[in-house]
Amino acid sequence: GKNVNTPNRIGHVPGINVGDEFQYKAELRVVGLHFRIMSGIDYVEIDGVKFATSIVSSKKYDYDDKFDADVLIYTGEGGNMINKEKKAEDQKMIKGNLALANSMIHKREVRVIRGGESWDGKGKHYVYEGLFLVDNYWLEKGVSGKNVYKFKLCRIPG
Amino acid sequence: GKNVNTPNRIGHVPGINVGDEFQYKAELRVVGLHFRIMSGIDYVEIDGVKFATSIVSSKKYDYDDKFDADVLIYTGEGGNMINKEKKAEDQKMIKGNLALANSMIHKREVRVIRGGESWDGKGKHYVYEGLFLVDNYWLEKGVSGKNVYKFKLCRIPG
DNA sequence: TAGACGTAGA
DNA sequence: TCTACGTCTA
Repeated sequence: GKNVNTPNRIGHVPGINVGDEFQYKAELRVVGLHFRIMSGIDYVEIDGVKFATSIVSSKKYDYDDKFDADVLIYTGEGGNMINKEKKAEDQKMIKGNLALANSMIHKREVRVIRGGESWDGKGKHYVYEGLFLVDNYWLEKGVSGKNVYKFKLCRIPG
Repeated sequence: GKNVNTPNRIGHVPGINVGDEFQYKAELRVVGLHFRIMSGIDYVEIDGVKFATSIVSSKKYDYDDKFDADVLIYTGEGGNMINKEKKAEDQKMIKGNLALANSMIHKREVRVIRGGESWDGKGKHYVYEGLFLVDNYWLEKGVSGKNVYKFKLCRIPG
Protein backbone atom coordinates (compact mmCIF):
# COMPACT_ATOMS: atom_id res chain seq x y z
CA GLY A 1 0.00 0.00 0.00
CA LYS A 2 1.07 3.64 -0.33
CA ASN A 3 1.53 4.72 3.26
CA VAL A 4 4.17 7.26 2.34
CA ASN A 5 4.19 10.64 4.03
CA THR A 6 5.41 12.85 1.22
CA PRO A 7 3.31 13.12 -1.93
CA ASN A 8 4.89 13.17 -5.37
CA ARG A 9 5.47 16.83 -6.24
CA ILE A 10 7.51 18.78 -8.74
CA GLY A 11 10.70 20.39 -7.47
CA HIS A 12 12.77 20.45 -4.30
CA VAL A 13 12.11 17.89 -1.58
CA PRO A 14 12.55 19.42 1.89
CA GLY A 15 15.43 17.88 3.80
CA ILE A 16 17.14 16.42 0.73
CA ASN A 17 20.40 17.94 -0.47
CA VAL A 18 22.42 17.55 -3.64
CA GLY A 19 24.91 14.75 -3.10
CA ASP A 20 22.74 12.72 -0.74
CA GLU A 21 23.24 9.01 -1.38
CA PHE A 22 20.88 6.05 -1.18
CA GLN A 23 21.16 2.32 -1.60
CA TYR A 24 17.73 1.27 -2.83
CA LYS A 25 15.01 2.57 -5.10
CA ALA A 26 12.76 1.88 -2.12
CA GLU A 27 14.71 4.49 -0.13
CA LEU A 28 14.19 7.07 -2.85
CA ARG A 29 10.50 6.36 -2.44
CA VAL A 30 10.51 6.73 1.34
CA VAL A 31 12.28 10.10 1.30
CA GLY A 32 10.03 11.40 -1.47
CA LEU A 33 12.59 11.70 -4.28
CA HIS A 34 11.26 9.06 -6.67
CA PHE A 35 8.18 6.91 -6.18
CA ARG A 36 8.33 4.33 -8.96
CA ILE A 37 10.34 1.39 -7.77
CA MET A 38 10.93 -0.18 -11.15
CA SER A 39 10.60 2.74 -13.51
CA GLY A 40 13.16 5.38 -14.41
CA ILE A 41 10.77 8.27 -15.03
CA ASP A 42 8.33 9.41 -12.35
CA TYR A 43 5.58 11.88 -13.13
CA VAL A 44 2.35 13.46 -11.98
CA GLU A 45 -0.73 14.52 -13.91
CA ILE A 46 -2.00 18.07 -13.45
CA ASP A 47 -5.25 19.02 -15.15
CA GLY A 48 -4.84 16.14 -17.54
CA VAL A 49 -1.22 16.97 -18.41
CA LYS A 50 1.66 14.73 -17.36
CA PHE A 51 4.78 16.39 -15.94
CA ALA A 52 7.99 14.62 -14.94
CA THR A 53 8.90 14.86 -11.27
CA SER A 54 12.10 12.81 -11.20
CA ILE A 55 14.30 10.54 -13.28
CA VAL A 56 16.84 7.90 -12.30
CA SER A 57 19.72 7.43 -14.71
CA SER A 58 21.39 4.11 -15.34
CA LYS A 59 24.09 2.36 -17.29
CA LYS A 60 22.31 -0.95 -17.19
CA TYR A 61 20.73 -2.77 -20.11
CA ASP A 62 20.84 -0.49 -23.16
CA TYR A 63 20.37 2.67 -21.12
CA ASP A 64 23.63 4.43 -21.82
CA ASP A 65 22.81 7.71 -20.13
CA LYS A 66 25.62 10.25 -20.45
CA PHE A 67 26.37 12.29 -17.34
CA ASP A 68 28.46 15.43 -17.39
CA ALA A 69 28.61 17.64 -14.31
CA ASP A 70 25.76 19.87 -15.43
CA VAL A 71 24.32 18.07 -18.45
CA LEU A 72 22.59 14.72 -18.69
CA ILE A 73 21.64 12.92 -21.88
CA TYR A 74 18.87 10.64 -20.68
CA THR A 75 17.39 7.69 -22.55
CA GLY A 76 13.60 7.51 -22.76
CA GLU A 77 11.58 4.56 -21.54
CA GLY A 78 9.89 1.71 -23.35
CA GLY A 79 10.86 -0.53 -26.23
CA ASN A 80 11.24 -3.62 -24.09
CA MET A 81 14.99 -3.63 -24.30
CA ILE A 82 15.25 -5.53 -21.03
CA ASN A 83 13.08 -8.52 -21.71
CA LYS A 84 15.15 -10.48 -24.18
CA GLU A 85 12.27 -12.72 -25.10
CA LYS A 86 10.40 -9.82 -26.62
CA LYS A 87 11.43 -7.97 -29.71
CA ALA A 88 12.64 -4.40 -29.35
CA GLU A 89 10.18 -1.74 -30.48
CA ASP A 90 10.25 1.95 -31.23
CA GLN A 91 9.81 3.99 -28.07
CA LYS A 92 6.55 5.90 -27.95
CA MET A 93 5.72 9.43 -26.82
CA ILE A 94 3.58 8.24 -23.91
CA LYS A 95 3.79 8.05 -20.13
CA GLY A 96 7.21 9.14 -18.85
CA ASN A 97 8.52 10.22 -22.25
CA LEU A 98 5.46 12.43 -22.73
CA ALA A 99 5.88 13.80 -19.22
CA LEU A 100 9.50 14.82 -19.96
CA ALA A 101 8.47 16.51 -23.20
CA ASN A 102 5.74 18.43 -21.37
CA SER A 103 8.20 19.42 -18.64
CA MET A 104 10.41 20.93 -21.36
CA ILE A 105 7.63 22.92 -23.00
CA HIS A 106 6.33 24.22 -19.67
CA LYS A 107 9.83 24.70 -18.20
CA ARG A 108 9.16 22.56 -15.12
CA GLU A 109 11.98 21.40 -12.85
CA VAL A 110 12.93 17.73 -12.84
CA ARG A 111 14.74 16.00 -9.99
CA VAL A 112 17.71 13.97 -11.23
CA ILE A 113 19.05 10.92 -9.43
CA ARG A 114 22.16 9.23 -10.77
CA GLY A 115 22.18 5.45 -10.48
CA GLY A 116 25.44 3.55 -10.47
CA GLU A 117 27.28 0.50 -9.25
CA SER A 118 27.83 0.25 -5.52
CA TRP A 119 31.38 0.44 -4.19
CA ASP A 120 31.62 -3.34 -3.67
CA GLY A 121 30.50 -4.16 -7.19
CA LYS A 122 27.38 -5.90 -5.91
CA GLY A 123 24.12 -3.97 -6.03
CA LYS A 124 23.75 -0.31 -6.91
CA HIS A 125 23.58 3.08 -5.34
CA TYR A 126 21.87 6.33 -6.09
CA VAL A 127 23.00 9.95 -5.76
CA TYR A 128 20.68 12.95 -5.82
CA GLU A 129 22.06 15.38 -8.40
CA GLY A 130 19.60 18.25 -7.98
CA LEU A 131 17.08 20.09 -10.15
CA PHE A 132 17.37 20.14 -13.93
CA LEU A 133 15.38 21.51 -16.87
CA VAL A 134 14.73 19.57 -20.06
CA ASP A 135 16.52 21.52 -22.78
CA ASN A 136 15.88 19.42 -25.85
CA TYR A 137 14.93 15.97 -27.05
CA TRP A 138 15.29 13.90 -30.20
CA LEU A 139 15.09 10.39 -31.61
CA GLU A 140 18.05 8.08 -32.20
CA LYS A 141 18.44 4.58 -33.50
CA GLY A 142 19.25 2.40 -30.51
CA VAL A 143 21.42 -0.72 -30.40
CA SER A 144 18.45 -2.73 -31.60
CA GLY A 145 17.94 -0.42 -34.58
CA LYS A 146 14.67 0.87 -33.14
CA ASN A 147 13.83 4.48 -32.29
CA VAL A 148 14.96 5.64 -28.84
CA TYR A 149 14.25 9.03 -27.28
CA LYS A 150 17.12 11.06 -25.89
CA PHE A 151 16.44 13.94 -23.51
CA LYS A 152 19.03 16.61 -22.79
CA LEU A 153 18.70 17.98 -19.26
CA CYS A 154 20.68 20.94 -17.91
CA ARG A 155 21.30 21.70 -14.25
CA ILE A 156 19.52 24.78 -12.94
CA PRO A 157 22.27 27.13 -11.66
CA GLY A 158 22.32 27.90 -7.96
CA GLY B 1 25.52 -4.52 -1.25
CA LYS B 2 24.88 -6.38 1.94
CA ASN B 3 25.53 -3.74 4.59
CA VAL B 4 23.10 -5.32 6.98
CA ASN B 5 23.99 -5.43 10.64
CA THR B 6 22.49 -8.75 11.61
CA PRO B 7 23.85 -11.89 9.98
CA ASN B 8 21.61 -14.73 8.89
CA ARG B 9 21.39 -17.11 11.85
CA ILE B 10 19.18 -19.94 12.96
CA GLY B 11 16.63 -19.16 15.65
CA HIS B 12 15.32 -16.14 17.52
CA VAL B 13 16.19 -12.65 16.31
CA PRO B 14 16.78 -10.25 19.23
CA GLY B 15 14.19 -7.49 19.38
CA ILE B 16 11.66 -9.27 17.18
CA ASN B 17 8.47 -10.60 18.77
CA VAL B 18 5.76 -12.93 17.53
CA GLY B 19 3.07 -10.82 15.89
CA ASP B 20 5.40 -8.10 14.62
CA GLU B 21 4.22 -6.86 11.23
CA PHE B 22 6.11 -5.65 8.18
CA GLN B 23 5.22 -4.26 4.80
CA TYR B 24 8.09 -5.29 2.56
CA LYS B 25 10.38 -8.25 2.11
CA ALA B 26 13.12 -5.62 2.27
CA GLU B 27 12.08 -4.82 5.86
CA LEU B 28 12.34 -8.47 6.81
CA ARG B 29 15.88 -8.27 5.52
CA VAL B 30 16.78 -5.14 7.46
CA VAL B 31 15.55 -6.50 10.80
CA GLY B 32 17.27 -9.81 10.20
CA LEU B 33 14.23 -12.08 9.87
CA HIS B 34 14.59 -13.12 6.23
CA PHE B 35 17.35 -12.13 3.83
CA ARG B 36 16.19 -13.37 0.45
CA ILE B 37 14.06 -10.70 -1.17
CA MET B 38 12.53 -12.86 -3.87
CA SER B 39 12.74 -16.30 -2.39
CA GLY B 40 10.48 -17.97 0.17
CA ILE B 41 13.06 -20.15 1.87
CA ASP B 42 16.18 -18.67 3.42
CA TYR B 43 19.03 -20.86 4.61
CA VAL B 44 22.64 -21.01 5.72
CA GLU B 45 25.32 -23.58 5.11
CA ILE B 46 27.18 -24.99 8.11
CA ASP B 47 30.08 -27.35 7.47
CA GLY B 48 28.71 -28.05 4.02
CA VAL B 49 25.16 -28.74 5.23
CA LYS B 50 22.29 -26.40 4.38
CA PHE B 51 19.84 -25.50 7.17
CA ALA B 52 16.73 -23.38 6.79
CA THR B 53 16.71 -20.15 8.78
CA SER B 54 13.32 -18.73 7.77
CA ILE B 55 10.42 -19.22 5.42
CA VAL B 56 7.79 -16.80 4.14
CA SER B 57 4.39 -18.30 3.36
CA SER B 58 2.18 -17.07 0.57
CA LYS B 59 -1.13 -17.62 -1.16
CA LYS B 60 0.12 -16.26 -4.44
CA TYR B 61 0.69 -18.19 -7.62
CA ASP B 62 0.25 -21.91 -6.90
CA TYR B 63 1.66 -21.64 -3.38
CA ASP B 64 -1.39 -22.62 -1.38
CA ASP B 65 0.25 -22.77 2.02
CA LYS B 66 -2.15 -23.85 4.75
CA PHE B 67 -1.87 -21.99 8.04
CA ASP B 68 -3.42 -23.21 11.24
CA ALA B 69 -2.57 -21.51 14.53
CA ASP B 70 0.26 -23.89 15.32
CA VAL B 71 0.72 -25.89 12.13
CA LEU B 72 1.82 -24.77 8.70
CA ILE B 73 1.75 -26.85 5.55
CA TYR B 74 4.34 -25.14 3.42
CA THR B 75 4.92 -25.61 -0.30
CA GLY B 76 8.48 -26.21 -1.42
CA GLU B 77 10.28 -24.07 -3.95
CA GLY B 78 11.06 -24.56 -7.60
CA GLY B 79 9.17 -25.95 -10.55
CA ASN B 80 8.84 -22.59 -12.27
CA MET B 81 5.14 -22.29 -11.56
CA ILE B 82 5.33 -18.51 -11.74
CA ASN B 83 6.82 -17.98 -15.13
CA LYS B 84 3.96 -18.95 -17.38
CA GLU B 85 6.15 -19.14 -20.43
CA LYS B 86 8.06 -22.07 -18.97
CA LYS B 87 6.66 -25.52 -18.40
CA ALA B 88 6.14 -26.68 -14.85
CA GLU B 89 8.67 -29.19 -13.57
CA ASP B 90 9.01 -31.54 -10.64
CA GLN B 91 10.45 -29.77 -7.63
CA LYS B 92 13.91 -30.98 -6.65
CA MET B 93 15.48 -31.71 -3.29
CA ILE B 94 18.00 -28.89 -3.59
CA LYS B 95 18.62 -25.45 -2.10
CA GLY B 96 15.77 -24.38 0.17
CA ASN B 97 13.93 -27.69 -0.01
CA LEU B 98 17.08 -29.54 1.00
CA ALA B 99 17.66 -27.03 3.78
CA LEU B 100 14.18 -27.67 5.21
CA ALA B 101 14.69 -31.42 5.07
CA ASN B 102 18.02 -31.05 6.89
CA SER B 103 16.39 -28.81 9.49
CA MET B 104 13.89 -31.59 10.15
CA ILE B 105 16.50 -34.31 10.57
CA HIS B 106 18.68 -32.15 12.81
CA LYS B 107 15.69 -30.64 14.67
CA ARG B 108 16.73 -27.05 13.94
CA GLU B 109 14.33 -24.14 14.55
CA VAL B 110 12.89 -22.33 11.56
CA ARG B 111 11.51 -18.78 11.69
CA VAL B 112 8.08 -18.55 10.08
CA ILE B 113 6.74 -15.37 8.48
CA ARG B 114 3.20 -15.35 7.18
CA GLY B 115 2.68 -13.35 4.01
CA GLY B 116 -0.76 -12.03 3.14
CA GLU B 117 -2.69 -9.31 1.40
CA SER B 118 -2.41 -5.84 2.90
CA TRP B 119 -5.49 -4.26 4.48
CA ASP B 120 -6.17 -2.05 1.46
CA GLY B 121 -6.05 -4.91 -1.02
CA LYS B 122 -3.01 -3.42 -2.73
CA GLY B 123 0.37 -4.85 -1.86
CA LYS B 124 1.09 -7.37 0.86
CA HIS B 125 2.12 -7.57 4.44
CA TYR B 126 4.11 -9.95 6.55
CA VAL B 127 3.63 -11.18 10.12
CA TYR B 128 6.29 -12.93 12.18
CA GLU B 129 4.74 -16.13 13.53
CA GLY B 130 7.63 -17.40 15.63
CA LEU B 131 9.83 -20.50 15.73
CA PHE B 132 8.72 -23.81 14.26
CA LEU B 133 10.18 -27.26 13.73
CA VAL B 134 9.81 -29.25 10.54
CA ASP B 135 7.76 -32.30 11.53
CA ASN B 136 7.39 -34.11 8.23
CA TYR B 137 7.52 -33.70 4.48
CA TRP B 138 6.17 -35.48 1.43
CA LEU B 139 5.53 -35.12 -2.29
CA GLU B 140 2.19 -34.19 -3.86
CA LYS B 141 1.01 -33.68 -7.39
CA GLY B 142 0.58 -29.93 -7.84
CA VAL B 143 -1.97 -28.11 -9.99
CA SER B 144 0.32 -28.64 -12.96
CA GLY B 145 0.50 -32.39 -12.32
CA LYS B 146 4.15 -32.16 -11.35
CA ASN B 147 5.70 -33.17 -8.03
CA VAL B 148 5.57 -30.53 -5.32
CA TYR B 149 7.11 -30.81 -1.85
CA LYS B 150 4.94 -30.14 1.18
CA PHE B 151 6.56 -29.46 4.55
CA LYS B 152 4.63 -29.72 7.79
CA LEU B 153 5.92 -27.30 10.41
CA CYS B 154 4.75 -27.21 14.04
CA ARG B 155 5.09 -24.29 16.40
CA ILE B 156 7.57 -24.78 19.23
CA PRO B 157 5.55 -24.40 22.48
CA GLY B 158 6.41 -21.47 24.71
C1' DT C 1 23.87 -15.15 -16.39
C1' DA C 2 19.53 -16.70 -15.04
C1' DG C 3 16.20 -17.60 -11.54
C1' DA C 4 13.47 -16.25 -7.40
C1' DC C 5 6.59 -16.86 -2.98
C1' DG C 6 9.00 -8.78 -5.16
C1' DT C 7 6.19 -4.08 -5.91
C1' DA C 8 3.59 -0.38 -7.86
C1' DG C 9 1.02 1.79 -11.41
C1' DA C 10 -1.14 2.04 -16.13
C1' DT D 1 -3.21 -8.17 -16.44
C1' DC D 2 0.99 -6.50 -17.89
C1' DT D 3 4.95 -3.68 -17.78
C1' DA D 4 8.71 -1.43 -15.45
C1' DC D 5 16.32 1.57 -15.66
C1' DG D 6 14.62 -3.91 -8.99
C1' DT D 7 17.75 -6.87 -6.11
C1' DC D 8 19.91 -10.91 -4.44
C1' DT D 9 21.99 -15.62 -4.73
C1' DA D 10 23.60 -19.67 -7.08
